[in-house]
Amino acid sequence: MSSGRELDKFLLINELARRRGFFWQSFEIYGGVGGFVTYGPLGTQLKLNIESKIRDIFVKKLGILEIESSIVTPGKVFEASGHVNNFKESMVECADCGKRFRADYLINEKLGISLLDIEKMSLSEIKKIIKKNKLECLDCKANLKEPTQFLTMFKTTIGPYSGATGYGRPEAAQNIFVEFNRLYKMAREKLPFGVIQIGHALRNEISPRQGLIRLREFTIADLEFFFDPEKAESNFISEIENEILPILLAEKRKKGKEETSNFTVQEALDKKVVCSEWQIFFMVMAQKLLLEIGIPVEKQRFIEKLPWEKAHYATQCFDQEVYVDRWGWIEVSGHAYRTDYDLSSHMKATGADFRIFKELEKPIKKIQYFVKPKMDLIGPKFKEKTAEIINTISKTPAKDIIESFEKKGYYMIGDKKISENQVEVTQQKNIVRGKRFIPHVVEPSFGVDRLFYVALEYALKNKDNRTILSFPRSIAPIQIGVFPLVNKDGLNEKAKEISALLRTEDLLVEFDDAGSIGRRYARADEAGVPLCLTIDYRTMIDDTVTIRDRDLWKQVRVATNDLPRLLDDYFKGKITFEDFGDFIKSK
RNA sequence: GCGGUGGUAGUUCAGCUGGUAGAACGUCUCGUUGCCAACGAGAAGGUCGCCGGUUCGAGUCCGGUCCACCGCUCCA
Repeated sequence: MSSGRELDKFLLINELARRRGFFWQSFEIYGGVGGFVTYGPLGTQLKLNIESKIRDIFVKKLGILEIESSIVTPGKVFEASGHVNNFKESMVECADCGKRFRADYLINEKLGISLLDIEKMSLSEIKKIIKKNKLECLDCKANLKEPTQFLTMFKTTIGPYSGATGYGRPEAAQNIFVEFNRLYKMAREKLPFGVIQIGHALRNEISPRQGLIRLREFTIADLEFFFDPEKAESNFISEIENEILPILLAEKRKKGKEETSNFTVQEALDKKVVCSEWQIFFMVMAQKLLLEIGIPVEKQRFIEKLPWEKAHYATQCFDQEVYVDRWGWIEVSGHAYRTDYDLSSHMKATGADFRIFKELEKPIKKIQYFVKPKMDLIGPKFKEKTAEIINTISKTPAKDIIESFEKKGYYMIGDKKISENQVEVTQQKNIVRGKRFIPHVVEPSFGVDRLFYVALEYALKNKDNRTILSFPRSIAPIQIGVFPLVNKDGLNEKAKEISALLRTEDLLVEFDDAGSIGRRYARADEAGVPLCLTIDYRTMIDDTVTIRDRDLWKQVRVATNDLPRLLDDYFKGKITFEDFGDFIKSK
């Protein structure tokens, strides 16, 4: 091609998506705004189907609880969660050439301070460092302006009197954490349990590019799975222990290597490649989800995040990536071990108690000691110091004081000596039945728009110069096309009748009588319709129709009466096209 | 935010040195049509991204602005 760049799949998909109504950039009549997308009729249905795959795997099969909550969130929530501090970048601008740099990269490169340490610095500390070391523009060596910060959360005020700050949520997870106590009750106060939320999130990206891959408003599916860190075993491990996960390890990445290693679940756990059983369980589920929307396993991988790449809340973090034509590997889901970071943060900020009471298997009998000052002796002796001394005694563990008595015969508070006879030591037998702890969390988090994009890209096929979207049948936005072979002799009416019949069977049906039959097949292929029924003259005689398969371009003949049952089985994945009957011989 | 390229019909694009918009495909109507983008006749669709300037006259020249793509940057 003379112009240089060939048509890649990204371009093909965007063109097809606009033309056929999968998605397009929003607000086009106002010139368009980057980072916002409108899903058309076909796209909306496809996205719904992908979301129901997520619900299928997590909500229906695993009993994860689903909630739906608000996007606008009081500022305090994201202050407590650490997002207000972490969802921002310090930038410096050259006073001369206007070029912008990330302050942390600049300091790291020039002074060798680690990115992790820089992240902890405040804006004023960064300012000081730049001044002190006289850092200058990497390009033209001119002076730098004062560093500024970008907050990548959308900020607003709640209510008309500009009182309270609100943020558009940059993730759906916090809605789950703040409702923990109620949700725990709904899980019948048993660990482990999980909660999922699928909904919009907002991130005010500096430069949203790459179509559906980076949006300012997007759909996220956050699943928070709560478990007891002392009882972190997953009861599903035996079912998945031989599943294989391709993982690109952080140590390889540090050396600049790109090779993934295949681990069975068991190996990954044994070698501590993945620290949490639940985390690896959800990684396997994520791999399965992607497979079901049409991404082959060999086009998927997990990469371990490097320390400075990890979110502020995560200890161990993997990204699930899919290989795409234009950019290579892109992230479609994140798998973070968030520990008790979020629940603890909200406890500290609000005083709510998110601890869970755990009964011990065997109650522990404990003897508890109490040291009670004899006021009639201590008061007269220490006079104005008395208050301080009895205060100290009540705060000091009784055990320490008693030990001191045993060893030395007295206990020192400052320069005051307390002797055993100035206090009364009592003991009480207690039975400890349990303890309180904060659950740990692993979080799989899916970018639904990215799943949508990769599903489209992997469905995209070309056959005889025709574009085909070869969706797995369970996510196809239209399930069946119904066509009259010709528009006369009552075939059209019969076809409409059959469409109506199939619609009552809960199938997504499209009737089409425009143009030639071949054109209609082509149109259906491009919309990813798996099966097309054609009503012909024989239908009028023996009430049978032909069914044509999108990928094989083969046909079978089936009695109209059998359609509901066969199609139901087909779309539930119980039978394949071959099970419909013998192929009609092509002329 | 910076640099490069671009923005014309639903889609992909053409439009030379300024003279009030074209093609292909798609869509719709009628006819035709017995299974993989057939054919014939006809029709609808664009204030050429937006704002301003130069000019008798601007899709075309100039300035600004918005948006997209590529490269930096960003992507917690």
